[in-house]
Amino acid sequence: MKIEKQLELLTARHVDLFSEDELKKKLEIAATEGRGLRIKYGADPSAPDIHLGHVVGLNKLREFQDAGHTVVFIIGDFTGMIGDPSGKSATRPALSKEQVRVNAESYKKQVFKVLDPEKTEIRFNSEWLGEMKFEDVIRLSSHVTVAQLLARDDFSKRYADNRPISLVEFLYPLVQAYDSVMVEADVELGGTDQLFNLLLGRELQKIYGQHPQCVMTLPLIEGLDGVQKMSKSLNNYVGIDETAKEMFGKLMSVSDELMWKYFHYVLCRTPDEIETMRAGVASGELHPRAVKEDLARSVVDRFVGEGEGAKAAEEFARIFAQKKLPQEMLELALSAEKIGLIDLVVKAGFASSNGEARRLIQQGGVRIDDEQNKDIKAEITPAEGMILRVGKRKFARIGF
RNA sequence: AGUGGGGUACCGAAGCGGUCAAACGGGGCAGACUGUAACUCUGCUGGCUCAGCCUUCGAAGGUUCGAAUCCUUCCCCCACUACCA
Repeated sequence: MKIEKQLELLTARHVDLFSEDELKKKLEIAATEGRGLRIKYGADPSAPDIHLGHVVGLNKLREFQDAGHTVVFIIGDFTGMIGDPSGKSATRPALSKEQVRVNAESYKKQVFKVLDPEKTEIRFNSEWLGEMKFEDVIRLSSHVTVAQLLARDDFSKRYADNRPISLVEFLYPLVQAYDSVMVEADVELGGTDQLFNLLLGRELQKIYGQHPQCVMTLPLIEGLDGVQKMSKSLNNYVGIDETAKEMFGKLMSVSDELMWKYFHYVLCRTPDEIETMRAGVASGELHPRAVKEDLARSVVDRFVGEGEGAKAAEEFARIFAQKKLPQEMLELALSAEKIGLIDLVVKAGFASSNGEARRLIQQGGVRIDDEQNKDIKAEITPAEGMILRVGKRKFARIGF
């Protein structure tokens, strides 16, 4: 692929890039030497749930791979002990070797839905960090000043507000930067929140006599609520390992405005394509619902499997537009004896306590065979094929 | 080590002797509405054998007819000062 063309492709959708000239130079050198660049990407080991927010970065990595470069995917099993210094909890318990291995397998399975395994090098940073002696840590620390670290927004704010910053958190960017040295990264990719850490990698590489890596950041996309960044802890994410049904439903609940972002960053639709759709919606030619369905369907097709999107769309229409029953639902085995409605709801796992079940019933959220039942004292005589529904989304078919 | 501030339900945060299962906000759940699991509106949001009872406000004791609220001891967090290096 021609350099110009590559550059155009590779720089799409980025936020920061240090710098385009450097990247160009690196591409040229790599081309003349007949090798690919090493693209570093770090991942947190404790949350092996890849979601659409990660996909933004993974898409970019894939583009690098398609242009002939190698992705070095680092699982931060060692840094995981420190905890991400994003202001929340400081240290976490170290993961056991076994746990790391399990997580890594789960990572691979998910990540390779986007990345090309042939061009991916998976590394654990405990490989080199676990070997370090305290002496080495001191030497490493000597390269960076407190003032440099305080330049990081998050740190300086917390310092100014008298909020604690653990020393170990200071070490985090340093360690991440050291990873770049160890894998000899040519380019490092990350979310915009990683900018500081990525740039520190450049500094450290220089100190260690390497060519500094290019740094590219990609946006953090908002989660389902449309406000906060997509993240597991906020539970506003769409995981790429979820069922078609869940994925589809979640995407359909995204606001009309946010869906364009998902088209762009998750599905890599070009600004032109998106502009066309937007215009269609604006003129009334296209129904926003149809556009969103296209989004949901495409995402499901991509991560669950070709054709799954259409199925999920059908199912969704059945349940929410036509108010019919889903094709598959939980089977609840009971005996033929009478059972209290409250017990039934709890037994199906739709309420975690009798109190909650009682509330659901009183609020009209419980239906038997599509008939609302608000009587908390009701006794039900189970019948084969009887349908229990709680809320909009929970269904169970009773059997024996 | 000293001084000061603080530990309340999923989270943030009020309450500072009874009317406290504990205001308010966020989150979650349900209902109505909807193209939508969006928005908005309404309600609910400790447990139970549910018009009653039981367990909760860092922990343990105590004062009191009665404690989240007062006292004692202890544990933990934070800031500042000192000390050590």
